[in-house]
Amino acid sequence: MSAKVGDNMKLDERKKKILSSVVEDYIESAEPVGSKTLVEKYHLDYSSATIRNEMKLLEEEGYLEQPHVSAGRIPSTKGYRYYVDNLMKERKLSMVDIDYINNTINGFGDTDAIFEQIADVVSKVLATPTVITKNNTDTVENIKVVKISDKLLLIVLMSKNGTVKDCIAKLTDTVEDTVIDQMTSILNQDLTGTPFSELHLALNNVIKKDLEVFSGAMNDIVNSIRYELSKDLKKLNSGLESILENPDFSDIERVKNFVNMISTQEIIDAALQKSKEDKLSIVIGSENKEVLLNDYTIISLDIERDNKYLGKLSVIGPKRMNYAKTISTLKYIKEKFNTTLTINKDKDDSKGG
Amino acid sequence: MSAKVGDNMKLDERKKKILSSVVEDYIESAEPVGSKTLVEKYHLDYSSATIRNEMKLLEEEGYLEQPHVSAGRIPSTKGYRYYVDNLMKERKLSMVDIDYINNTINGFGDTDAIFEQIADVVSKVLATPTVITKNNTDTVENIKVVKISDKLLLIVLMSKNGTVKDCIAKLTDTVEDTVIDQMTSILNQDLTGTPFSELHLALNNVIKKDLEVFSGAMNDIVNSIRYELSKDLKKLNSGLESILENPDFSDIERVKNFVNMISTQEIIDAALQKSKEDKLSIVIGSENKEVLLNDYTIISLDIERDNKYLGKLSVIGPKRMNYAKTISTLKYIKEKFNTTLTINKDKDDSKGG
DNA sequence: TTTAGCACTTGAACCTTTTGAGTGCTAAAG
DNA sequence: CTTTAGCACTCAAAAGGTTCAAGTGCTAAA
Repeated sequence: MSAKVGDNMKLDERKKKILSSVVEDYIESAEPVGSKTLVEKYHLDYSSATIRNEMKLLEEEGYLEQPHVSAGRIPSTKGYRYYVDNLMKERKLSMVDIDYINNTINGFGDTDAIFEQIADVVSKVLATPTVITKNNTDTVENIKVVKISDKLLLIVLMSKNGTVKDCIAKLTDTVEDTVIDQMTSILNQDLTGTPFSELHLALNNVIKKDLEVFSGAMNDIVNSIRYELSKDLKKLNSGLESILENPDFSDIERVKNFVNMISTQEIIDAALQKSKEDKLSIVIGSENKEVLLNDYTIISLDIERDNKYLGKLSVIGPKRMNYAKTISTLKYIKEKFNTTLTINKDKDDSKGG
Repeated sequence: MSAKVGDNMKLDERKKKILSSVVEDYIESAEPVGSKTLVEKYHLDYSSATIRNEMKLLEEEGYLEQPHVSAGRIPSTKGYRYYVDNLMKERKLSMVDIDYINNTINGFGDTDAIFEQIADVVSKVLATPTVITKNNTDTVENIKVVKISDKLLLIVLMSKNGTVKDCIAKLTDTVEDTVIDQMTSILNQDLTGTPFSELHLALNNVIKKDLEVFSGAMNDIVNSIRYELSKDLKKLNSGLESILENPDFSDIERVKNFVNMISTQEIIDAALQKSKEDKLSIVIGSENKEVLLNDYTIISLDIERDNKYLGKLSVIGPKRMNYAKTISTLKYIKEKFNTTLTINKDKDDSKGG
């Protein structure tokens, strides 16, 4: 994440040019890039032998990798990182994309609608496999458990911002009223103050206490909360058709892994927690602690309205993604969204909320 | 669909046994079934040569197919159909499945919630690739178009049952107020009385008139309605992980086709329209007019509440699906849902609606 | 420092061969 | 007339071998 200065700065202009060409060609072609390709396609004024020597050095320093000895080079995580931090040029979006974005984002509606708008745009414009998840940083303020009948409980989660979520838990066995009180207090103890986006993880802790003390009843409650949350956190994986077009996913095993991964809430949660520091965060390949994510890159964007942090919009794709386009697009969308907000606010305040 | 008596009735007991064994083995193994397998695994008291002769006849009559001459047989559409209509035994669900269904379906909530409950159960229990779509038979009663600003229109769709849908259309060009009136009247003319589930198709007709008369403005409106509808008709394709596990989809091309197909609203609409006659309809392989669906089977179930038809729940999977389990499960879920409804109604009427 | 030249490596593509599951037919047995 | 053993035959899939081309690293000369 943080650039190691003494190391990275060693790259001279030629090495930079080579590295950036390798990254860009590989992003485009998905094939390892050889010295000859570089000379011809990127007009480097050296012979292929020279490029080979340089590439070997770049490999020794960890910027490039070689799938096997008679193949070209592909960027390593370190290579991508250096490219993103130092070499990449943000690029103008195409008129088509700009049009599409301008016509879709209008900033009307509640938080959900806004996320849907943005998510829709992102997945349409970035035809590369994309998954959008949103984070809800609103925190749990209070949990009420109301007994409806012997085996039915109504669980009400009240948030700090005033929204209310409720769900019905169906118990496998009846429980005493005192047990319900106990559970309610445990739930409040463990969950109050937790952002909704981290609730999944927090619920794990609650479950640990279940069988010791509550013989399964807590599990029933937690599951119904989970189910309710899942509706809400629903990732809009509309990029699925594009996933399958992408050469990275020509192998069915990788498709399986990817689909399973993005369906696993815990993995996504963990990945997003990591990237909280800045407004646009990029976690490339093995920078991610979660091993299953080591071949993927996550780029996240914070969405705000009226200076209030609404949540996070994340794009997950293969490490070999078009960084320049993805980042430029995300930035443009955010900017557009902010402008639209202001305009709407000025001219039609009643519609804004 | 309707059994041709003179033809189908020719099958004697032995042929029936053989056909049913082929279907069941193929459903289980996804491999063409040979005569030896049948003798050994299904204890048919004849030699493999006899079975071969019978299979040849079954093939000549169109119940079986042979991928190539040195392979076993697989059921044809006609074979599956005969199996489903005459040979298949509905089977008891496993306790696990029954438990899951019983614990999930509670009948609480509005139509959307009910569909989500049922869809969730169906896709979890029928681990075979499953897509659930719901149909909304509520019809359009009236459409209002309100001008918000020069290029923004608010479209309001009122339904016969009293629900209201609205969306905002962003125009590419400004239009005269008289044009808005014209468009409103066209919309009402063409769409009033249309069930929401068929709105997609009906909108096509509206679009045809667009460029002739309205120079694109109608298109903007239709697109925004489409978008609004898509939120609503959202198929819950939670069976995706299982799709990939299924041997039918070991070829990435088939996965692509399948995903594209189920993402195409028109195909699904067309398929579902066909199956309106009975309560549980089954359309197998080439029985479906849409060529893209010829390798798939669609099983649909009508969902009702208080004698009112709420819509249709459909399972789409490869022709080689577990018919017995799918059908038994759908029937059980429906029954369970109806019972739950009655109980809830009796004991807690205020919650039911 | 650069580069031409060359021996070397290796995955991919293309053939060929082998294997084995499964068939259809024939002729004999029941 | 029905059933079955036996056998020649077919063909997809697996296994093995060869060729091809892309790309490398190294050496020696410019």
